[in-house]
Amino acid sequence: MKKTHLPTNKIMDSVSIDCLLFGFNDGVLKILMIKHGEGISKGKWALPGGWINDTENIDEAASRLLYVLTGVSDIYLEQLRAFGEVNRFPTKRVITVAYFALIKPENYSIHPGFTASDAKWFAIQKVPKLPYDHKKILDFGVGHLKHKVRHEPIGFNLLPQKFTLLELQELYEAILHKPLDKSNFRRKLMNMNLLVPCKEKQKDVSHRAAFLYSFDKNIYDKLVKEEFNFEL
Amino acid sequence: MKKTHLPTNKIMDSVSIDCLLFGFNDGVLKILMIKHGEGISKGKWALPGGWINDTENIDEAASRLLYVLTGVSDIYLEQLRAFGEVNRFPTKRVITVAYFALIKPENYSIHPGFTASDAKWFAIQKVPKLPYDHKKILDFGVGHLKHKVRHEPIGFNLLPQKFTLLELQELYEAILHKPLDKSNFRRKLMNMNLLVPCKEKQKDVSHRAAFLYSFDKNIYDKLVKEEFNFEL
DNA sequence: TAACTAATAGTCATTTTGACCATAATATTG
DNA sequence: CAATATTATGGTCAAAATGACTATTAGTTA
Repeated sequence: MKKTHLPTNKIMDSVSIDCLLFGFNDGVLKILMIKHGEGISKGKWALPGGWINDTENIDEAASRLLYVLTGVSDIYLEQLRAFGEVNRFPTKRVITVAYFALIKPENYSIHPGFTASDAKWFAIQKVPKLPYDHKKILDFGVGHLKHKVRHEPIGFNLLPQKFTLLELQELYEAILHKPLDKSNFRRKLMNMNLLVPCKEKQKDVSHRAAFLYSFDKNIYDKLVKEEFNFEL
Repeated sequence: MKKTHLPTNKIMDSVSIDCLLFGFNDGVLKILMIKHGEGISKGKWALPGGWINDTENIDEAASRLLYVLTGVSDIYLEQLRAFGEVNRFPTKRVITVAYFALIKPENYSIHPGFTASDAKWFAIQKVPKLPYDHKKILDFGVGHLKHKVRHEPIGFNLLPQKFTLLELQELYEAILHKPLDKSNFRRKLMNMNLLVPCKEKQKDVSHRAAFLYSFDKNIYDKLVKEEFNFEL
């Protein structure tokens, strides 16, 4: 046998990874799905996922799979939880570890690859029928997002680097699924002293341009040390 | 081969379960550990855990393992998350799914069994050196408890059915690790209209007896439907 | 009966919230 | 250019919640 520097790629065959990649676009919360190009679910839309290599921890596996399947990398990614119903996978017993990722779609282009023949954003409300327990995973992830976005400043990962207060508000309205008072929302955010004002305004809008702000993790961390509690 | 109604007990050999069982006693937050009676960690204190049967989902496995190892059943139990570092287990690649349980120690007696030769409560601050990544799991669980106890009414699972407001306050002080103002704590709780007053007072105390209260999940659920948000 | 301990009730200034209203700055239209 | 539209931004105000206290009450124990 020829020696190689490639990894042996032995995989764990009873544990998989599935990723929820959320994006926010045109005021709508979206989820990225891939179309299976091979295997038992060929042709079906499903969450990007796959098997864990023996040489990588599960976080690395999630990150790698997301990259090879969709082309995105270097994004907010955290574990959600494991799903382990006995018959969740048709051919054998497989437990899956679900991950939760957030990106600003306009900063990335999606390149389906590996076992994915296609990849596409779907509005959360318009997701097609999904195989396995992917619907359950998705619902759990949406609930997690709704909850977490109110207690931790993760929503910024769904917005461009620089954003207006209205864009931020619309993001929250879309996720929480309810209207918020503009003035009160502004006041709350501004009193946090969390957002960094960019000495810059939005452009190409057909009305008065709003100031742009950005989120700085360092500032947030510093505030947290001083007992600050992000709540919306 | 003789037919039997016993399960075949084929197990998944690359996924395990580990449980964090929290208790609250004498004003101190505690965690239950078992002493391994066999295997590679024989004689060591570790989190109760083990392997998943092919016929049970992971929640059932956690519940069963907790029962056979410690004798406790029918308690608050939820999944925490999976831990999957490549070398977290010494002899082969094993991913573990950690669970999080809460009980009132005085309602249960602990009976070590199965692969556990002993079981004991340890104050969180006085946990012995643990094998594998159990320390990491424990720390994660304590953080989870601290966070969750402030946003959801799960703390009651650590108290007796009927408790006084001071007992509840002391629980929160122990978990959050900071003193709370008695009067303000009372006011906050009472204004929630969440606690059910028992027409009964505590007994055998060497001072004025306090009224007892209990927590009713149904009332909480009803309040949640009306936009109520548990926050402490 | 005095001293002690914890329960329970209340005060009060400050902060936060929710529901508004007003004005300012651009852009587009007629 | 004036009128109109649209969103930004800044304020008001009463109500509610919070944090830091003080006071009183009920029962125990020395």
